[in-house]
This record gives sequence, C-alpha cells and structure tokens, in this order.
Amino acid sequence: METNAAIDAFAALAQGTRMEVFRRLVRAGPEGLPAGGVARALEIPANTMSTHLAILERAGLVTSRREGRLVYYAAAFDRVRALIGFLLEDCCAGNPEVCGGVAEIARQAACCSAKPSS
Amino acid sequence: METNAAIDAFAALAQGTRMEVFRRLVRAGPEGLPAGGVARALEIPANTMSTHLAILERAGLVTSRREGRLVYYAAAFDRVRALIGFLLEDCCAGNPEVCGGVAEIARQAACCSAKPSS
DNA sequence: TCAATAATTCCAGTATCGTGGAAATATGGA
DNA sequence: TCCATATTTCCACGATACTGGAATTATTGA
Repeated sequence: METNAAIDAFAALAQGTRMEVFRRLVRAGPEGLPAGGVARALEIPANTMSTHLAILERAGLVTSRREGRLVYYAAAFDRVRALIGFLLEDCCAGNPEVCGGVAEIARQAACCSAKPSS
Repeated sequence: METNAAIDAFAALAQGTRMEVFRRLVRAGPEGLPAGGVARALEIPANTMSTHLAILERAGLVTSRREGRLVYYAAAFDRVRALIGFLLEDCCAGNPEVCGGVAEIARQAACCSAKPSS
C-alpha cells in the first residue's frame, strides 16, 4: 500500500462520525447498508452523511453500489487488511524484535482462530 | 484500545510530515532520535517539528526523554500494536470470514518470521 | 554568571475540514 | 408524464489544522 493511500485512509478514520459509520458498515458485512439507513441510525442529515461516505469511499475503505433507489455502502475489507499490512511493515521494518505480538493478536482474534498455524 | 485513542492515533498519522517523522523514528529503534536531528533531516523548522512531535506524543505513538540538551523521541511500538489490534477487532467483529489473511500478513512480515507457530 | 545550543511555547496568517440548508439529480411507481 | 423517495452536489459559515517567526525555557560549558 502506498503511503498516500494509507494517509488518506487514516484521515478518513480520524473523525468520530466516519469512524462510527465505518464500524456499522463493518458489522453489516459485505452486503452493506443504504446511505439513508446509516444517516437515520446516526441521526445525521443525509447530505452530511453523503459527504462522509464519499470521503470513506475516496479513501478506498468502502465501496458503493446502487440498488434501485438505494445506494448501498459496504466496508472494503481487503483495504483494511492492506492498511494493517502497511502498519505492520512500517512497524517491523528494521525492528524485528518489537513486533512479535502482532501475529498472536491476529491469531487470537475470534475471526482468525479458525486458521491454525499450518 | 479506546475509540478516541484510535482516532487520535489515526489523525496523528494522517499527515505527510508526521507520517515521515514516525517512519524515521520507527527505523531508529527504541533509542529514538533527537528532535533537532529529525527537523534537520526533513528540513523543517524546529518549532514546526516540535508541534508535530507533540501531536504524535499526545496520540501515544511516540515517547520522549531528555538527555542533556537533547530530547529524544522514540516510536511507541506497543501503541502501534494496539492500533493494529483495534483495526483487527473492528474488522473482524462479526465478519470472521473476511479477516483470514491478517495472521498470515503478520507471520510473513520479516520481523515475525522468527516466531514459529508454537 | 554569561554565552551558546536545543527545544518549546506563543501567536498569527492561511488553508482545509465538518456541517447542513437549498437545489439538483437519479430511480421507481402511479 | 408526474410525483415521491433517495442521494448527491452546491454553497457558505464556523471551527480546526498547518506553518513558521519571535520570544521563552532548559541545559551545558566557560
């Protein structure tokens, strides 16, 4: 992942409303949620929500697809993985000894426990 | 890691100069670098650098210690790990299937290859 | 104590961001 | 075609961020 892409992603997540939106989209899974639904859930005007969603999308953290009158936004999980990879490599480069715990964190996360060490 | 702490960390990294500073500190290792050295290396005025370093420190991403006339800043590797953990848990929560690759990323990273699966 | 060096704080100018009202642009149904 | 609904775009206001000059605060050595 390129540095500028990572910076854009960090900037997108460095804002309370967008962080909350992103968390909801993550929890909604690959099918995502319609823009209006998120706006109503967070009690935020539709245009403001549209702006935030556009920022998340420009940062690559979410994708959108139109379904009839609704526009569904969904978390781009691969981009989150890429972002974690960026942090990992940035963290580990030249400092092997200080990053030992990350693989364990990943393995302990509920989602990854299904993947044994091989 | 609390959400607000993560937001502060993202905001701190969502800025070109600070990202570059942080990378240099990461590469410098636990002993860190003096503020002036980083400022000179990046050709940035000392006061501006001081502001950026303070933001990184408030975000918990770096620590500082005075050594004589110099103030050394060092990357807070445990906080980076916590940040990755935040992303992991936020990403994985409710979506086990989409996070499978993270443990592998961590394991493949040069720094973590020393740690076999146990 | 005084001078030199390192770093921070104070302050102001400019730029960018977050917000939401109003208008414009899809889309589907009658 | 016309209307209702969903979303986006346009625009402007206030708040916050980035930057660096000047002054201030440590710290060391003479």
